[in-house]
Amino acid sequence: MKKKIEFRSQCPISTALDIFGDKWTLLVIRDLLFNGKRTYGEFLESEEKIATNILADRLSILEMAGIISKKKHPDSNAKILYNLTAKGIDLIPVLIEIIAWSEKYHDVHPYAKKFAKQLHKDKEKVVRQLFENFTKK
Amino acid sequence: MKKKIEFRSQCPISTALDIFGDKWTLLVIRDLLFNGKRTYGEFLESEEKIATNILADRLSILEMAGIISKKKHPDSNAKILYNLTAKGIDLIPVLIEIIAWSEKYHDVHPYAKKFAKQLHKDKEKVVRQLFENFTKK
DNA sequence: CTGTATCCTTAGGGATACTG
DNA sequence: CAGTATCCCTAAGGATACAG
Repeated sequence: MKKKIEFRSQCPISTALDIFGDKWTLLVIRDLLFNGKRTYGEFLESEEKIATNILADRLSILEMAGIISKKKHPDSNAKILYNLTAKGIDLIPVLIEIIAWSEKYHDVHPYAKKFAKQLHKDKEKVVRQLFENFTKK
Repeated sequence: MKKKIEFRSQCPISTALDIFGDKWTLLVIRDLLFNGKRTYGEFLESEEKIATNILADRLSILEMAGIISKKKHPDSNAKILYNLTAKGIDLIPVLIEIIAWSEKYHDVHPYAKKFAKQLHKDKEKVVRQLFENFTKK
C-alpha cells in the first residue's frame, strides 16, 4: 500500500498540511514525543482509539516523509520499534505551540495544564530538554 | 448547516486537531494572517483552490470555535469581512513553527524562504510584529 | 505482535447551479 | 458577492478477520 504525497502548492503551510493535515498523524508523533511509545501496539492503545488500518497507513506516510524510522526490536524479531528522525524531532516546536494554544482556550487534562505552566515559565528550557531526550539516544 | 465540534479526548493536541486538523482550515487562517485576505471571494482565489462549499463549512466552524468573527463591509451590505479574534491571533506561533519546519525540509516559494530567514535571525521580533499588526486594528 | 485485507458506512470534497 | 443546494464520486475511517 504505497502512495506518494501530493503537494498542492509550494506554500510551507500547505506543504506541511499535505503531510500531517489530518486528525491522526500528529497524535502518533505526540505519542512518540511525549509518551515514550515506540511500538504498533502502544499506538493502538491511545485513548483516541485509532483504527489499525489507519495507523498502518499513517506510519507508512510518516516513514515515507522521513519523519519516523523503523528498526527491529532487540529482543523479538517480530516486534518493530518506531523512532523519530531529526526531521520528526524538529516538529517539537510545532507541537509545543499547539499545546500552549489549546491549553489556553480549552479544557484539557490536568497534566497538560501542568505542562503548559512549565512552558509559560520557561519555554526555551522545556524545548531544549525535549530535544536532548531524543538526540542523545 | 450547523454542527458542533466533537472532541475525542482532553489531550491538547487532539483538541486542536478536532478544530483545525484537516487540509484546509489552517490555509484560511494563513490567508487572514499573512495575506491580508478578509472576504469570501479572496479566500476562494488562493492557489490551492478551495471549493466554495468547503470554504463555507470551514468558516462556520472557525466562527463557532471563536477563532474568527464576521462583520459587514462598510461600503457594501452584501460584502462580509472576516477577522481573527484574539484566539485566532494566538495561532501565530503555531503557524510560525510550521513555516520554519516546512521551509527547513521542503521546497517552498522564494518568499517563504525569505520569511524563514527572518525567522531564523529574530523569531521573537517577527512574532511580535505580527501580533502588533492585528491587535492595533 | 505487526501488520494486511475486506467490508461497509460516513465524511470530505469537487463541480456547478442557484438564491438573497 | 456571500453563501446554499445538489449531485456525485472518492477518501477516510470503523469493525473485524486473518496472515506472516
